[in-house]
Amino acid sequence: MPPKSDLSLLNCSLARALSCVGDGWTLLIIRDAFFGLSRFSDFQKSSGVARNILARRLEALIAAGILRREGSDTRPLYRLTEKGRALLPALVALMQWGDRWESNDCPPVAVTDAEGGVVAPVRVETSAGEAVTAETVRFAAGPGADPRTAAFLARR
Amino acid sequence: MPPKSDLSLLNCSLARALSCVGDGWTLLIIRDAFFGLSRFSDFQKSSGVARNILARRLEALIAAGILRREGSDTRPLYRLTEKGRALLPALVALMQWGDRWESNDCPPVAVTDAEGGVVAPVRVETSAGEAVTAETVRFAAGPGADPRTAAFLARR
DNA sequence: TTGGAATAGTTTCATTATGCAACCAAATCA
DNA sequence: TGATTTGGTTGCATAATGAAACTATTCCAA
Repeated sequence: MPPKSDLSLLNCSLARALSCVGDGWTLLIIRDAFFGLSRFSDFQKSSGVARNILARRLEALIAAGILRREGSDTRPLYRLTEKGRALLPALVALMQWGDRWESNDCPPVAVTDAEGGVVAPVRVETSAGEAVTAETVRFAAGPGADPRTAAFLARR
Repeated sequence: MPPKSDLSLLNCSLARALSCVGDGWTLLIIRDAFFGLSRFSDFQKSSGVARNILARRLEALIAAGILRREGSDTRPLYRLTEKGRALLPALVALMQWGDRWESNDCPPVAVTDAEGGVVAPVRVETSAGEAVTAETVRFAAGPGADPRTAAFLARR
């Protein structure tokens, strides 16, 4: 990853998102938190990340407001905040892409709702419910665009 | 990022997905490809990534089948393959998360379809159309689960 | 109450990746 | 023909990572 300051200064939500979770281990830790893990050693065993790296990632995730430290100070629980839970669509979309393109359509993990109803492929659609594909998607300057971003997107 | 070999060996589609795109710059390059950029120097200017790093990332993305090299050998175009285009839902989901949680709900980039219809927030739903949230989502062993993964998921 | 194991880290150090700048070669422009 | 643009590569200093050893509490059990 680039130095965090650079990326988060770029006027792009994706860059800002990646400055929080754009690291190989971070999304795996968040996935484990969705799986229900909450202890340091469980995260460590599940993902195999080195302990010192895990400590730093947890610290960064707490600083970013994605995890919250709960319980005893010496043996804390790490739990997803609302901001962390809001990553579910991105996480599931990435898992599905991995299922389809890197696991031969043979998912190691099945995602369902509480009743066991299997999730459908995550899609992009308009508020009118029309599917948006790579062929039809368009990007334009949004309300938060700075002049440079606006100029760049207008040129396309 | 962890060494690519480790992550891609983990029996997890997310880990495998991240071994392709789980690097700070890679998704930005893919975003730029969705924006329509296709030249080395355009990617470089847009994201600000160092030229040597960009060269390596492009090579890795081609090796992963996400980009394809087209046109002249000395001045190639880099274009998304079908596999690359399939990343749209994950990309949009991450952008929307960044919009909501890191850009004060003021998106620098607006995503629309070809007619300008604004995209809705990407959601996870069952094939029956029921919304799946962080509170209701469940993870179970899938058809591709190895014994270790299955045991882990069963314990939860 | 004392010894052992588990938890949650921190520290150290070798290896690897990154970022910058300079350099190079082919193609294009003037 | 000479200058500029494009698409890289190379070398080097700096930063991040990974493995292993170490520390400090806490928990458990005899």
